[in-house]
Amino acid sequence: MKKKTTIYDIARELNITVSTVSRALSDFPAISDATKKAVVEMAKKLNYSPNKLASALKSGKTHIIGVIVPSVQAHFFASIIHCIEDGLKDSGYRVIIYQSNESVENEINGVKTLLEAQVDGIMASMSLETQDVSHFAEIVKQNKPLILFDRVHEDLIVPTVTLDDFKAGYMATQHLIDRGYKKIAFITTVHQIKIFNDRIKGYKACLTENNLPILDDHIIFGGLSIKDGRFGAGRLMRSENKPDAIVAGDDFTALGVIKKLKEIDETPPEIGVIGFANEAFSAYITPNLSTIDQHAPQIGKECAEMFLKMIQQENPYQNIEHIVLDPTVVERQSTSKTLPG
Amino acid sequence: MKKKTTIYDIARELNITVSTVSRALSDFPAISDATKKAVVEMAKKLNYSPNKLASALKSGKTHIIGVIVPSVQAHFFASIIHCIEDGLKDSGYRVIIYQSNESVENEINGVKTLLEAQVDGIMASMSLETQDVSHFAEIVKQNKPLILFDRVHEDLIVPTVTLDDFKAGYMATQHLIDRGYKKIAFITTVHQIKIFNDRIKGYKACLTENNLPILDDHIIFGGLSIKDGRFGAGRLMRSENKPDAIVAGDDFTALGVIKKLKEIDETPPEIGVIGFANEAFSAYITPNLSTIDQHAPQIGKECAEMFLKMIQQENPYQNIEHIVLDPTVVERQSTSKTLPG
DNA sequence: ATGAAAGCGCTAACAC
DNA sequence: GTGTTAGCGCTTTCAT
Repeated sequence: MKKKTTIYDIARELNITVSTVSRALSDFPAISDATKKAVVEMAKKLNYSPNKLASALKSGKTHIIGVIVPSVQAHFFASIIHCIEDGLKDSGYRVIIYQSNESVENEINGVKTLLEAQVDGIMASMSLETQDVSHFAEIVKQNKPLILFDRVHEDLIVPTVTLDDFKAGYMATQHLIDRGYKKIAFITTVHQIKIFNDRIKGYKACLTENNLPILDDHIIFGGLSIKDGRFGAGRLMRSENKPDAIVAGDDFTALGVIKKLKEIDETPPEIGVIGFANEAFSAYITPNLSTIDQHAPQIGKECAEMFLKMIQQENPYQNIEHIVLDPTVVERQSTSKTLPG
Repeated sequence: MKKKTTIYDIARELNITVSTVSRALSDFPAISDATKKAVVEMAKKLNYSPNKLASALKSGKTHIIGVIVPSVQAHFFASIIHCIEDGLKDSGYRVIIYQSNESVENEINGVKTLLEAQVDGIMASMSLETQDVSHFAEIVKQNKPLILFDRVHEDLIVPTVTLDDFKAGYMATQHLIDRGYKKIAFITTVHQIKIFNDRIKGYKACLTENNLPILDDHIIFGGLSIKDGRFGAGRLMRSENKPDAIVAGDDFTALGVIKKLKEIDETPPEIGVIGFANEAFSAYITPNLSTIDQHAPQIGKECAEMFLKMIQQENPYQNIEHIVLDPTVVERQSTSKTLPG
């Protein structure tokens, strides 16, 4: 194992000291151009690559920020990450990604790993399982920037970037009503997550405001996945109060709903279906899926900006902001009852 | 900014030395149980979190391995990553992900970042743009394990995990022939990437073996994306030698092809369409897409195992293996000409 | 069973 | 414009 070149090797070759090398490499004004040039050339010649570990240990800054998401496979999160990277790269920050796969245990592990790796800050969207948030509280205790996005938790007093989920639930429901549907069901997760609760509240508020009844057996608490969508749709269509439209907790669930409906010959838009998140596939399935767009790119952008603000303050938490974005309805075939199919 | 507890704080509180603390924390046999217990308790009390940077600097091992992929949004890569994590976690290795977004520049940056972060090894699948591989050669020069998967490059003498892409191209073509298609076109990337070249070779070999002509204007060199698929399909269907089936470079491209075909009322399986990769959406579009499954989980598993082998050897490259997996045809509606639609 | 001390590679305050 | 030196937090060899 040939060992790596360090600034000591460069210094030795050039008969100067490491401090000069260090300064030359970081383009110090006080270093002569000749020395700089010599150092840079020698560095290239010796194939020098800086050991960021050492400099981070010394300076206390890794310039790495960790992002914890349930899964990168959802286009929504992948897109947010991309925009975080984008918003941060000019400031020299790199992003590393940690997936919780919707498990608290993984999430706890993620926080631990990132903290031990001395990241300069963490951005996270919580797993569906997460109830206790003490692992996240630890980040705040260390006075490191923590920003929560989308799936946030009220116990944590930290900056957040979210969608107005009450409005999202309301809009999805109102859209169905506008399209002529009257018996609207809702499939959501059993987990007590703020954003999902807010959506239900929006759904209920919208029904009430339109003088439609809120029926307990029109609200299915289960999981969010293709499988859960199929299951929920099956249960709803077999019930006494058969709905004529379904709001699904996310686009994956909506996809399951559609598959089930097609199997039992109630192909949308006969039964209206709308999802949340505007996943990549939603425009391509048949019938293509109406959905609530959650503006992932903007969420990412806001997170990046917020982080930059936080590290500039002496105390990152001296000025806690909560950014709330507005959702948008994306209308497609699956809710086009009153339109030509 | 309250500063973090270190092993010095623990040592001071307990009136012992840092070496004892360090040993106690890493469960040295020579340390008395009483001391261990005291140390662990004090660590918890002081909210101690180890600084991996420092230990990595000292030990030269970060226990982090970097994975560079074109994009995590492709289910294929996301799935591989997941299986790499899985295969490595018992050995205490963590994975960090870097996306090249199909750009060499990002890829070069990724290698640099990961190397500077002192990762213990790198696994990569190259961007479509990559021709020159000197940035990867640098990893080998540092004698760090590098494993290439799927999109590999012949100039790099490193272990690889790939699919038999010749066979994949052959199988896709043969499948179409078996289903009664005779004029089979092929859409692929302009970039000179081994796996794509191999697929074309397989396609040509299969045509020849079935006594079918190889037509130049049946092979479209462009990009791989929904848009490119639409474009390629349009061009093929307008040509003199209108094909009756299309092999698309990946499932995204195949999706574009299908969309275009539907628009011009040549809905598959009238024109057969097959893709590569078995993306998550492929089963859900209409008609659902036949594709070549590339066994992502197994690729990930093999990468993890190979890495573990490499680091156990004094020289990681003393025994270079090339693992080649067999593809599988996943038959769905888009190629079901001779079957009930 | 535990302590003393050197050193991983780098930065930066302080000299000259 | 450049050298000297201490130290970031940890591991580890050599003592005791």
